[in-house]
Amino acid sequence: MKIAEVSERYGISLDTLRYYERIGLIPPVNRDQGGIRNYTEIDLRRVDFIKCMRSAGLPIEVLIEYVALVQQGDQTIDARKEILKEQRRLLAARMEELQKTLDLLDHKIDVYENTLLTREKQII
Amino acid sequence: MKIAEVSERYGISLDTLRYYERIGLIPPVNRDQGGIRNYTEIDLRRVDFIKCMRSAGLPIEVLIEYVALVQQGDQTIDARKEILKEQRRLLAARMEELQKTLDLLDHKIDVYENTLLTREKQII
DNA sequence: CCTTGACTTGGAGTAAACTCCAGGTGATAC
DNA sequence: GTATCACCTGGAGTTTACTCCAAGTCAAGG
Repeated sequence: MKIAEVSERYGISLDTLRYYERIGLIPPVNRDQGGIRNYTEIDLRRVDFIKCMRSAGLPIEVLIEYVALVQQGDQTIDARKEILKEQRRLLAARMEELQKTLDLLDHKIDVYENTLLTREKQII
Repeated sequence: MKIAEVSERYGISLDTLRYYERIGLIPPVNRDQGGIRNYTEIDLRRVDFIKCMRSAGLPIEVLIEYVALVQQGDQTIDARKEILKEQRRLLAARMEELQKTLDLLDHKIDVYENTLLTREKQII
């Protein structure tokens, strides 16, 4: 699959896909005769994984390290697992933060709704 | 309260507190005779609100707009409420994304754990 | 009186993650 | 056979949100 279709499918710009490969976030994609990238199923799964991790804000640097370890084979499994566990921990913490903010937003919206109600009552 | 204590209490750097004020994210804080900022209870509540919103990633630009509307008084309540509702919606969507990533991380960690188990069995 | 320390300002610098651009190639359409 | 189009590269530019810096002011301590 060519880069344009990958970009389309995952909603990632051409530039970003090439950038990810350039910095080692995605291992080099094989090329056809003319040097054009030809994404395999495996490449697509890698793109999807990175997209998911990035969408949650995992830092590129951490993901590069993880991807590099994957390339090095089975003896890095422990290290990889530790990276994932640490990121999982950070992510859970961030979700708690977001939940607090969501609660505060809900509270504030509620206050505004009641303000409006009060105004309406005054009008009627 | 002086800026250093505010910084300490909320874990926001001096530079950031002054920056927030400079860009209108926090309304101007009153100064004592020598031009030194003296944060009131209200200022502190504003700092806390901004800290909470920023911790969830609400863009500074949106918050500046919101704060500006608050300064303009009650006729902007509808507009403010709409901003909060929109940001609430975006935040809830982002939390769903994070949940997906969390699930994927849990799944991957689980796979790694099982890999280790398998290896241990082979050893024993 | 002078030093120290916390504060002030405007402006420049930085980090992360893209995003854009100029110049080039190679296959297909007319 | 030439124009178009999608692709390529290396490198520069952009955005967001800070973060740092130099130069200056002011109050308190020795």
